[in-house]
Amino acid sequence: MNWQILIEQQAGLAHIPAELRKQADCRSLDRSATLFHIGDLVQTVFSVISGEVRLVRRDMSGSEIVLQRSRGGFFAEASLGSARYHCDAVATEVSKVLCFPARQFRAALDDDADFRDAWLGHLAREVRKLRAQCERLNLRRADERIAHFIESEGTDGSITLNQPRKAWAAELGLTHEALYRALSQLQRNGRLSIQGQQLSLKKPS
Amino acid sequence: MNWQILIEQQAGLAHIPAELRKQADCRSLDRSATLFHIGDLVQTVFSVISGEVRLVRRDMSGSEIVLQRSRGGFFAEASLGSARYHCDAVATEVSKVLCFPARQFRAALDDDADFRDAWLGHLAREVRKLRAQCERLNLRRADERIAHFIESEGTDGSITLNQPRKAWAAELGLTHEALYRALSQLQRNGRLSIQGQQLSLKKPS
DNA sequence: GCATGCGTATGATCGCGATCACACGCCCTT
DNA sequence: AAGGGCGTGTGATCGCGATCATACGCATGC
Repeated sequence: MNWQILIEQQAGLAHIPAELRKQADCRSLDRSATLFHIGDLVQTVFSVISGEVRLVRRDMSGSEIVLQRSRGGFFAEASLGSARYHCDAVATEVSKVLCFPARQFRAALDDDADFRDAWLGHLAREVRKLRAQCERLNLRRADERIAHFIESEGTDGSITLNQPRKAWAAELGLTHEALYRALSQLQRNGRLSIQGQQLSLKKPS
Repeated sequence: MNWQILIEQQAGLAHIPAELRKQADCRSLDRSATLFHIGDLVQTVFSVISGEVRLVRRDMSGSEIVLQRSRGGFFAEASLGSARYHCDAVATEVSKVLCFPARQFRAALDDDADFRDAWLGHLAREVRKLRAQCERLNLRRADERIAHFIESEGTDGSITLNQPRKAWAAELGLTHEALYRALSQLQRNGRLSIQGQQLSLKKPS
């Protein structure tokens, strides 16, 4: 297990204490493999390294309810608080998942103050980010969501995208077509300047 | 300060240790009063008792970017991790806010293991809930959002609403008109039964 | 060389939800 | 009793984004 490389991919793993690292296990999942089932005992904490894993439930008509999609980072963290899972976890593509034994994870949180602070910070940042995303998704128009994203995730009205536009569109709750159109219209109106992955909102002159 | 009543209103306050309770201060806010400004030192942890408080930033064109709306519960928790605020907090109506000194709050988290567990649980549940809400808001159709809400927040395809429909519509990212129409169509199709505040999804026969 | 897949990008059409308008019942205050 | 405010509904219209279609550039693989 090369933690150097893992930490480069995911900064959040940096604070995992050495003790706990030794207990970690990296599992490979095939497409549509199941990580855990509803009702299973919570014995593991997961972090998605690559691919995509979803938390899903089936509703009365048999269709899928997606509770969470993860393409990287800790996953189903909330389950640490409960004894059994309330949903299934399924990989939607070939994926790699880091697995920590839940007992030792909890113990490390109790014993290691640094790790605990890092974990509290992780959860708090996650909450902040998700709250902002919910506010963003409640905006109706595409250009409003774009402006909100740049203002809340960037600095001083500028941001450098770290993902393809298509993925960004999905994060904004838009189709890629709607995103492209809104971007070019914002450019035409002079409200936005685009240089590659660098987007900057402009003051209305 | 009557903690009995406060805890009834907000279960999350139950785990606050006695020591910290003594330090709490309840502040009343007028409409559009400011709780803190961008750049202020983080010296307080807030919980909204009544009314509504928003975290906002102003963008380049001067319009408001809402990062979070809170109508109850802890507020700007993520700021505990940083030294200064990155946004303003403004009351949108007459409100009451519980204020804890941040130093003592942090100290209590370090010293009191029960409080810490409760706080970790609180953050984790919040993350779970927000992730589900983001997934829900990414659904396009009103009936899909309704079904997703009932399945993810209720039990066995049933839920009892604890808020008026209008507020529910806002939480679903819909206008109340769209919600009413979707509800009556789901009823007509036999996919949903409604008795007052009790909603139940039905198996397609 | 060619085929395949994917991100990027733009045009045309359609459908759903937003918006505007209106009505009713209920609670509260005066 | 009168009036206002608010939640609850329903009807009509409109606009924006979804959807379908198409095209191009650029990788990768055979």
